[in-house]
Amino acid sequence: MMRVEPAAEKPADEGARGRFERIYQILRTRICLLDYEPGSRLREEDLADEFGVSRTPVRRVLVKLEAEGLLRSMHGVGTIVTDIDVSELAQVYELRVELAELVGKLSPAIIDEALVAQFRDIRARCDRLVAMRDPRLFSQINMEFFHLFTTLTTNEPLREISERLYYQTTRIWLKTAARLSSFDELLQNEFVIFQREVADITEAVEHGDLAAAGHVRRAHIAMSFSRIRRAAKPATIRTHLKTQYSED
Amino acid sequence: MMRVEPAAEKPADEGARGRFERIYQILRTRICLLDYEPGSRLREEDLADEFGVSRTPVRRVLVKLEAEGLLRSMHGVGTIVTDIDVSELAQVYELRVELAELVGKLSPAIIDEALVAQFRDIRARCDRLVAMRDPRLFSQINMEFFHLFTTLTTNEPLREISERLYYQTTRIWLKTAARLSSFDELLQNEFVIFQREVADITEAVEHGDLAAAGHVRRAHIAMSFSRIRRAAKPATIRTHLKTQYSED
DNA sequence: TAGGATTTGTGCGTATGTATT
DNA sequence: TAATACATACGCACAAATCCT
Repeated sequence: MMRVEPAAEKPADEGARGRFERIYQILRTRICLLDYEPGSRLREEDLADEFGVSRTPVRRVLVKLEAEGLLRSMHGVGTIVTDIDVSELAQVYELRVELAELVGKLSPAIIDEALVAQFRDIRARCDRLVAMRDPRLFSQINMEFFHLFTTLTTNEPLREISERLYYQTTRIWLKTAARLSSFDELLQNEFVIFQREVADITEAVEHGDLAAAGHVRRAHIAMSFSRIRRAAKPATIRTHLKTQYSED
Repeated sequence: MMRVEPAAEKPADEGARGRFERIYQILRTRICLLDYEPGSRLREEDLADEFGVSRTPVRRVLVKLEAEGLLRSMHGVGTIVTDIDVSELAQVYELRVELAELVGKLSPAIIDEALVAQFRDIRARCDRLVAMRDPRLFSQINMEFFHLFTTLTTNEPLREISERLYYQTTRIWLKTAARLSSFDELLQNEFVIFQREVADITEAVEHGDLAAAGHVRRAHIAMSFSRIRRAAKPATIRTHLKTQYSED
């Protein structure tokens, strides 16, 4: 179909649907970049003021974000950003791992030079970024790479679902990374690992091997969760790094 | 303190959230049972009158249904029930097939007697139903069986997503079945096949073999789509039933 | 325990966009 | 082409629910 991106840069004229999409994207990005931390409250009126509209269109967006599990509105209380515990996170990752592999198997996209160029571009920027150690900037490229990866399949529902699950988990990754910032070597490790993932997948795409790309991605998502899990455990356990997963 | 239990069955008094869920379920069921046919218009005011509320809470529900792809609201035109063409349907089925298998693999539920009893109950009712040839009633049991099948996994995101995709496609199945009602033997065939699927999966569950249940389900979903596809083709092709799937 | 402050939910009139005559 | 009918989108005032003092 080759649908064009809806709202790239149209701040001047936008219909109701365009405005909805714009506000939705902005809020979702803020949630996932921890501008709104899990547990924090979003006041409808504040948002309405900020975007220069009334509460009504804002509420439309909030309903959608709630349907996606990023928010939870409660009468008389407020609209709070959701947080997810490790067991929920495990389920989402368990599924993301499988979906990543499916991206490499179902309805493969045609790989042209333009697509390969996009991968190479991100790879290059990723290499440059690795020295900066900025979790937020890193998260943005991570997000960008995710979107690029999903274009490897033309199965639209698969892309939608992968996107939804990604946005549910990526902020937890960033949250963990932020806690890790005191352990510079661990954070640096995350960056290097991601850099390698991007490199590996880029090369797989260059060879036209989507299945390989899917397998690489799958492995990295699984390992990423494994590291998050380890980082989330109390320090006493983190000391002896032997695999000791008796609980659960 | 004195916190009241939220809501088990309280049609008399219900909070905002309960009312939202109630209206949402009703509308979704109507869409999937073709009470609202694809392409038909839903007037917000009519719905508001029917449920005894103003348009505002109705619009909340419509936004959610639109996010799930069951509706599409257009400014100045109306809110219409979506229809999906064969290529979109193919993508959804392609994914449903994989997810069905995952239900048998990821986070398996513990199989107790109560669960097995539920499968046996549906199986018995299905056997009784097969002689009635009522597409609508059939669709309801089909839906019920789907929900029961998803309880085989405790992976909540997987259940949610399977459910969403199911509701996107089941009405298309029913639509096709309705067109088939003139071909009694074909419709009867659908019933018998489903009866067999329920029997096979029930037996797999009785043996505690969730993987087998997943594989059976996977195969049936794939074959179901194959039949829908054939039924959707012009009659000239339907005459010679040799597998002739040259296009894509 | 009670009451006020705060926030989301609801109702309804109006604005805006679309299709038809 | 213009006017009219009609649907959704929006804005605002008020009701209901929760929290905190």
